[in-house]
Amino acid sequence: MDLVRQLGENVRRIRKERGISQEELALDAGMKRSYVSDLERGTRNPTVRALGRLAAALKVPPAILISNPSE
Amino acid sequence: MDLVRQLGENVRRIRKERGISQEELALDAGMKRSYVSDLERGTRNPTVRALGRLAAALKVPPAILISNPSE
DNA sequence: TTGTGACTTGGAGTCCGTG
DNA sequence: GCACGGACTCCAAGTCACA
Repeated sequence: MDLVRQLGENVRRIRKERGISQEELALDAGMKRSYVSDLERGTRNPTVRALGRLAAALKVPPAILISNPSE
Repeated sequence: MDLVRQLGENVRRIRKERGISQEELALDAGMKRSYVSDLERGTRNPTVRALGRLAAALKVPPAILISNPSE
């Protein structure tokens, strides 16, 4: 499983847990909604700074987003 | 402390622990030595794929590289 | 052995839209 | 509310020479 897809799955899972839409997450992270959509589907390879903004918006440590949740 | 600098510090620390040069690390990660130098100094904002190659070369989980080691 | 400036190319990230 | 696309802009990727 590649890191980009891992990230996408984690973002989607945590976002759902928060009960917010892609649009709200995008707003909090200072990104475009279409970009968040791409990230969740694993079709984009973001920078670590983008990863950091995403983690902050989801209120989790950045490392969580590229970890395997089943561990 | 921003994530990019955190990453740089972690890479340098772990590389030193391995007792290898930037050149050797660069070779293992499929990068140029000057790029590794930039990363360690926190002057580059790499993508998560680059982060993944780095983690593999250092033989650590990717999440480690953007974690705070003092935790 | 490492830091750094300069450079080209490719892709990150934006902005417009569609069903 | 989300997937997906086209056309952009600009920064990261990737490389080199030199200190």
